[in-house]
Parts: sequence; C-alpha cells; structure tokens
Amino acid sequence: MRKGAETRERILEIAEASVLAKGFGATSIEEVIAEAGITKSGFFYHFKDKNELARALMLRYVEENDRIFDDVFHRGRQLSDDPLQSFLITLKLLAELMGDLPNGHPGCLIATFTYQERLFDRTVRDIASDAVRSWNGRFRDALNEIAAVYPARKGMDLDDVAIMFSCVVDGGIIMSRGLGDPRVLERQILAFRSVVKMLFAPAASDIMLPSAPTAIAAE
Amino acid sequence: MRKGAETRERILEIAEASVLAKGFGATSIEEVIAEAGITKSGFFYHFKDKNELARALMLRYVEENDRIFDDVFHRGRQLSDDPLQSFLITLKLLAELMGDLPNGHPGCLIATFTYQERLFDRTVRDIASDAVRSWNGRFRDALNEIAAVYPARKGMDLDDVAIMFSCVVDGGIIMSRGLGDPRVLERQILAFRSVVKMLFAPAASDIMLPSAPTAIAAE
DNA sequence: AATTTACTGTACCGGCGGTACGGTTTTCAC
DNA sequence: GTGAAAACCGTACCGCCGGTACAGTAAATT
Repeated sequence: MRKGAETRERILEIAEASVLAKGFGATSIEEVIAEAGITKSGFFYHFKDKNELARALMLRYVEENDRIFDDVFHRGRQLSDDPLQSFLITLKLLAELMGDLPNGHPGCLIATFTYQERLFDRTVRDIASDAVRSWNGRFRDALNEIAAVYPARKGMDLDDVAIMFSCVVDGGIIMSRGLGDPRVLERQILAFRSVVKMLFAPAASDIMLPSAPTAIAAE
Repeated sequence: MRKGAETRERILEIAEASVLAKGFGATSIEEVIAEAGITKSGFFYHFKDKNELARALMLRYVEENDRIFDDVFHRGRQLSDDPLQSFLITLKLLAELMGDLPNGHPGCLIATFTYQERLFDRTVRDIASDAVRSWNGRFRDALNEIAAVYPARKGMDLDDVAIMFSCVVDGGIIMSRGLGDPRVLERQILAFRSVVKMLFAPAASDIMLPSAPTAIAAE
C-alpha cells in the first residue's frame, strides 16, 4: 500500500528523466525497470500500458507546476500590494527558480508531449491543454489586475502577453539546451519581465498625466 | 543519379512529417518505406543508419530555414531604408508566413531534436546549435543596426531580445499545438514585433529630444 | 557494351512493447 | 496471529522494429 506508492513514484521519476532526454517513444520500459530495480511484471502492475504511464507523468507534472505557480504568485502578493509590483516580483522569483537549477531546466513535459502527440490518446492531450490554458489564465488575470490600475500601452493584446510568458519559457528551455547555456532561460524570463515593465510604464504621450503609484519593491 | 535524389527527397519529406508528429524515436523506418513505396534495402542504400537520416533531416531543415530568413530579411531591406522599419516589415512578413500555413506550423525540427538529444551523435547536435546561433546572430545584427539610429530603452539586453525571437517562435509553435489554435504563433510574432516597437519608441524621458525619423511603412 | 546507380528480395539477429498467468512475499486490518 | 489484500517476481511467448548481410537486377549513364 504505502510501498506501492513509493515504487510508483520512483518509476515516474526515472521515466520522466528519460522522456525529457530521449522522448517518449524512445523511452523503453525495460530501461526504466532496470534502473528502478523491478521486473516487467512489477511495472505492469502499476501501469496497464505505456499510455497510462504517459497520463500519470502528465498529471504529476501538471500538479507539480501548479504548486510552483501557487507558491510564487502567493509570495509575489505577499511582498507588495501593488499588482504591477507583485507581478514583477513573481516573475523575478520564477527567473531565480530557473536559474538556480544546477544542470539547467530538465525540460517541459508539455513541450515533449505536444511534439509527440500522435503517441497519446485524447485524455493525455486534454490534461496538457487544460493545464496550459489554466497557467495562461493566471498570467492574464495578473495582467488584467495591473491594467485596472496602470494604463497599458496600446498595440499589445494582454491575452497575447500572457501566452507570451509560456512561449518564452518553453522556447527558453529549448534555447538553453540548443545553445548549451542554462542561463538563457533565466535571462529570457527577465527579458519578459522587462517587457511587462515597458508595457505599463508611462508612455511619452502620458507624460503630463498624474503619475501612477510609486513602486515599492522589485528594484 | 537524378532518380536517386528524388527518392532520397521523398524519404526525407515523409520522415520529417513523422518525426514532427511522433518524435524521432517513435518514427519507424518500416513505416517510412511503406509510405515511400520502397523496400528496406532501398532505404539503407540512401542512409546507412537512422542517425544519418537524422543528420540529413537536420541539414535539410537548416538550409530551408536559412533560405526563408534570407528572403524575408532581403525583402524587409528592400521596402525601407530605415533599419527599424525594415526590421518591423521583416517581422510582419514572418508573421504572415506563419499565419498562412493552412494546418498551422508543422513544427520545428530543432525543438524536437533538442528534446531527444540523447538519440543523436554530436555532429547532429552541432549542426542544430550552429544554425540557432546563426539565426540569433541575424536578429542581433538587425537590432544593433537599429540601436545605432534609435536609442534603445534601458533594461533590456539586445542579445536577449534577439534570442527572444527564437523563443517566441518555438514556444509559439508549442502553444499553437497545445491550445489547438494555429493562429497563436502568428500573434506571438506580432507581439514580439510590438516589443521591438516599444523598445525603440521614445520613452517619457526622451520626450523633449528631437524626434526620430518618421516611419515609412509597416503601420 | 560496360559500368555505375538505384534499387529489390530474402534471411536473419537481438531488443522492445505488450500479454498471460501462475507463484511468492510483504503489508495491513482485525 | 491470521487471513486477505497488495505488491510484486518468473517465465514463456508474440509480433514489430532497427539493423546487417549479401546476392541479384533493372535502368540510367558513359
């Protein structure tokens, strides 16, 4: 009972690392069970086939990411009452989180799965797309809160800006790997942060209007 | 001689589609040859193993993309003498290109390969990373040219902005697929374009300085 | 006509995903 | 402590796939 959950977790951990390094199709069950120190029968006791492994991996990844976002948005709100400042803090925390990973970001499961979508059934894809939608929603909500206080510069749709964060992260992971420089991801998140700052900075045309509330934290 | 090149090309086309849909590890040679209407012997006549197929796919992809960038940067320069305007035109052309693809962008081979890097030898990875570096270089050069005329706003490193384009494209492709909306990619490129505009737009602090040359094209 | 190119056909190996099923040990509830 | 459920192990097997080997052949090129 208890031990079963442990083994299951170990399988998932090993499988995730392999999937992120070689792709799902190239991840062999035999390899996973060898590393986990169990037999094939043991594996199929926990997952009835490879697709169920995929679903479990995706669920685990989504829940983990949800927790991270919960935490980092919460801390952002704790450190400032101003929506812009707290969002900037959140972004900085996210950048630090990514930068502190010793070997770079291990990879985004969503990205690997969307690039191998023909391998999975609908349920797996639905979990992924629902998660992406919810994460984008968090960022859009944060941007909307800011826009209620600070007038945004024209020319950019806030929905697109929200999605841009996800793009920058997924793209940043790919670039970090492709260029062999783990710091690219952190820098890209900080670049996105600068975009948010620019977006809500008073434009030239606004110079004579009463200035917005002064910044508290986040340099 | 002539016919051999045709067959080779057909194999590459079929393999690329499969790799982008299922990943390289899950792309079976048997499937490819079945669709191409040749035998396994015929396949191994053209590629001595799967890794050589990967290398050929990567080379083909890189060359194709180089041509596209050549074309789109050239047209941008043709349509305006101003470096900012011509870059904005180039970005708009790229966005249109991506938006006109009927079934959305088929996928970025660089992205699939970096997420399956353990499957390939160094030569393949080197081709990919050299290509990414050269593409980022194009964008950084364009930004430097602009910065020589228009003062950039502080807070963003131009190298990071250049890399951001690649991130937005690769991330945009993933988001387009994940959300099931092919237009996301186009919108993300246009959002990046807006970032460039903001970056070089006169800031509030510059309002009293003589204004920069007026825009010619690219709304 | 000779040679090279571009394949086909056949046979084979080992690894892998997956199934089936019977047996065994560990854990927990009572 | 015992019984039942949980958590595995062992073995045997199937078909697909990557890859090798090698002999043969039709078509294009020289």
